[in-house]
Amino acid sequence: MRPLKFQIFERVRAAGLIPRVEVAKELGISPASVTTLSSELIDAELIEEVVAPRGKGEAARGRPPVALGVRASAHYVAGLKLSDREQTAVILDFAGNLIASHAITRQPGALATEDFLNDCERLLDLVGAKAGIRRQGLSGVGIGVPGFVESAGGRVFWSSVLADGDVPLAAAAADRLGVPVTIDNDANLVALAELWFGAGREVADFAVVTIEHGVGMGFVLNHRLYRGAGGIGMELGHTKVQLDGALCRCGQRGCLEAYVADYALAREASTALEGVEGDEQTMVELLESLYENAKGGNAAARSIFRRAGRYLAVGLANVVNLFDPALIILSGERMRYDYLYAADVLAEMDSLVLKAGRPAPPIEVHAWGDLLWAQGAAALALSDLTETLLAPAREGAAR
Amino acid sequence: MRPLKFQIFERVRAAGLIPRVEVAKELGISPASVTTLSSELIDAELIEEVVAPRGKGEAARGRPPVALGVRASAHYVAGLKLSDREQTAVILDFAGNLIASHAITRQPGALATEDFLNDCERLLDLVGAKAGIRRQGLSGVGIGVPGFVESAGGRVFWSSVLADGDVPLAAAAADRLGVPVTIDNDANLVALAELWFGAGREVADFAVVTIEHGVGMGFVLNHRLYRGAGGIGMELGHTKVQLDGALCRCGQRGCLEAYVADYALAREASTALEGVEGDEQTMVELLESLYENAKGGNAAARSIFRRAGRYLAVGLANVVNLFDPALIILSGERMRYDYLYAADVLAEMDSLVLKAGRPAPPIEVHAWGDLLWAQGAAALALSDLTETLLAPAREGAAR
DNA sequence: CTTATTTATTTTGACACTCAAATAAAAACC
DNA sequence: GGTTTTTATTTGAGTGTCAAAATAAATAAG
Repeated sequence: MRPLKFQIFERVRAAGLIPRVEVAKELGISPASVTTLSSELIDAELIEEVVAPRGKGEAARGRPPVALGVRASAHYVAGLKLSDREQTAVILDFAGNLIASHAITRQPGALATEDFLNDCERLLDLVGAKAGIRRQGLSGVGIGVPGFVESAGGRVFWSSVLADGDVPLAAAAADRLGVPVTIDNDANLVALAELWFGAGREVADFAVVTIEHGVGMGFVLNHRLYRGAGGIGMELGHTKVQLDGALCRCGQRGCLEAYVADYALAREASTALEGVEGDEQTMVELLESLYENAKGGNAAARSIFRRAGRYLAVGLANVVNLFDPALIILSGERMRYDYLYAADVLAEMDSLVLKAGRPAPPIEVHAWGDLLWAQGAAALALSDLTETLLAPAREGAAR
Repeated sequence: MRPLKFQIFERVRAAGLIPRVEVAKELGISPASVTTLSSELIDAELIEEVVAPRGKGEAARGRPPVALGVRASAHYVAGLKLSDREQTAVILDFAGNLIASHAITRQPGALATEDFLNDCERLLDLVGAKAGIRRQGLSGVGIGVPGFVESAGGRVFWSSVLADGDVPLAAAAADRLGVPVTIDNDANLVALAELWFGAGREVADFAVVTIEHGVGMGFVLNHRLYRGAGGIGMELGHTKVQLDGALCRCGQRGCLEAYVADYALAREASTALEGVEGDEQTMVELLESLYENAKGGNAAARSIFRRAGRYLAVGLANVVNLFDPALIILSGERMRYDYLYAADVLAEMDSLVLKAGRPAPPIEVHAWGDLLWAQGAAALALSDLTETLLAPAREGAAR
């Protein structure tokens, strides 16, 4: 089991402000332990007592509780989300409050590692300037990229934003930025963000499915991010939903991604919209036009979304049949196209989920955009930071 | 983390005979702790010291180690595997040694709960007679059935061998047999058997896929059986491999099971063998004949196996893409039909697995039959028993 | 045969974690 | 002011674990 000190800290952060009694009750431990350990945390300047004047309505007898809260100014971390078209950065304080954010757009395409690091540096300095925090003032940086990332080892095996393969990105970035760096797959970041700031406070097991340039999944298992046995994420986007199906970026056929991701929609869009519009430019505009046409009743355009939705239903149903999460969250830029989660798609998914007593899990759509993703990256850094701060001692025998 | 005492016990059982030093080394703990805790285990008569005369070749200086071993006669447990056509039972001692086994065949079909319990009772008495152990001498019984089973709650939501739905089988069987009973899905049992007696000693994360009357999967995650967030197993057999595909027992379309399970093969077999043979009787004979014909070159028969193999490849590839286990084990009666794991099926699976640095996991076929499954059931009882024996005290705050 | 060496196990003392029970503190109620 | 109620802290004890020292049991060397 996680050390109690750690659990108390996490509880305090998750709650925001919470008196000791509550912590003891929620964790099922004795108040004595909470006192002891929280005073250590206070000594370490990680949390603090917050005197909240008791409101009128809640007048009560007895000694009033004194709330604990994370000492927000104890540390600051940054989160960077580098994607194909947008680069977003945030700075959070130790309590998870958003201090500053910054986003810039860029030309799509893979970058050499050096250029990528340059972008990180520039982005970090820009958002740092907004927050009034220099690099030395940061305790950690989290970086999220799409693709295959081994977070524990800090390596990127492949990413659409990196021209090189098998890059030790965490080490390289830490070297360049002069700050500890943790990296992860972008879908995992959203899951982490939901775990820290969103649905995860209520639910122990849930899946976050992201649909952008690719399809990814982050999975939270028992309040923890699960990265699969191999340490790389769970590649939902490349699970096969059709034998000998559509061609995927990865070179294989029948991947879920090849039906649902934006490039999959776009390549059919040009066929469907032939003659309808003149000259298309970017993929985003093409998709926008496809969406408008579908809303307007264009049968071919509709069928594109319809097919994508059906295969998405298959992919999600398989996740449910295997894991049975309590909740599925859909996230990503493409969630603007509500055809992907229209009522009939959800109904189809429901009809593909095996009924064994329980109903299918609810599906929520969180179209919160890149800011949330960057916050997830910052959460990654925070998570890493607290791990370091609270586990100074021995490397016990783990199993 | 699991209490050290527990870990030491498991280590001793996994190893068979192992000196204290080895235990300390493998668990990464101090020899002092091993001495203290193992002497407690010895006092509790769960393990014992075994004096093994040192062999000639391994002559060495220093005090010779004294091995620890599980006290085999400390307890006896039974495992029952009740399936559609066969009912198998084993009795194991506390060290996991097979003491006796017994199998009977029966007419396929679902049973009323009462009749099912009668069968269990009869089977248990038969195997008990062989072993010379009466029911009072048993410390636990594990029962495995196909279908949807919630092991923790002891309930069967649906099973092909039970006519009733949502049966509190563990309680009912414990009541009838007068012995503590644990139940589980049969695929989980095989995974447990592999975990205890087979591949699991080497590998931390692996999947066991069973193909019989249905398709099931048991998944071992970090040396522990994982039953999904909801506590029911992972329903690989009902993951969808084809939109609007073949009809499955469960009423849905496109389930893996509907292409790979025996009934799926059988229903196409009658078409393929039309005119080839006269009157078919049982499904087993039909499949046997189909297999012979395929070997003999019958194109239609071959295509049946070929299609099943291809969809199996899809199902397995999806498991790999999501979990990335270190090993996949195929088990079950139908493994006799080697078309299901012919070279081209494995190659096809490999081609469907996303390449991200690592190669696809190896696939092993363990066609060990029902005996192993029953041993898995006994392992379930053993697992439950040791849990009870070693955790007499507090119900700590778990998280 | 005696002693040195090597390896395995046990003993000892200490530290860290956690809790139950007793005590202190702060407020409302009478 | 005294009592009640609720929250927080202190105290003392129990448990789990380990490092270091001591002990045990064997072989090798002289």
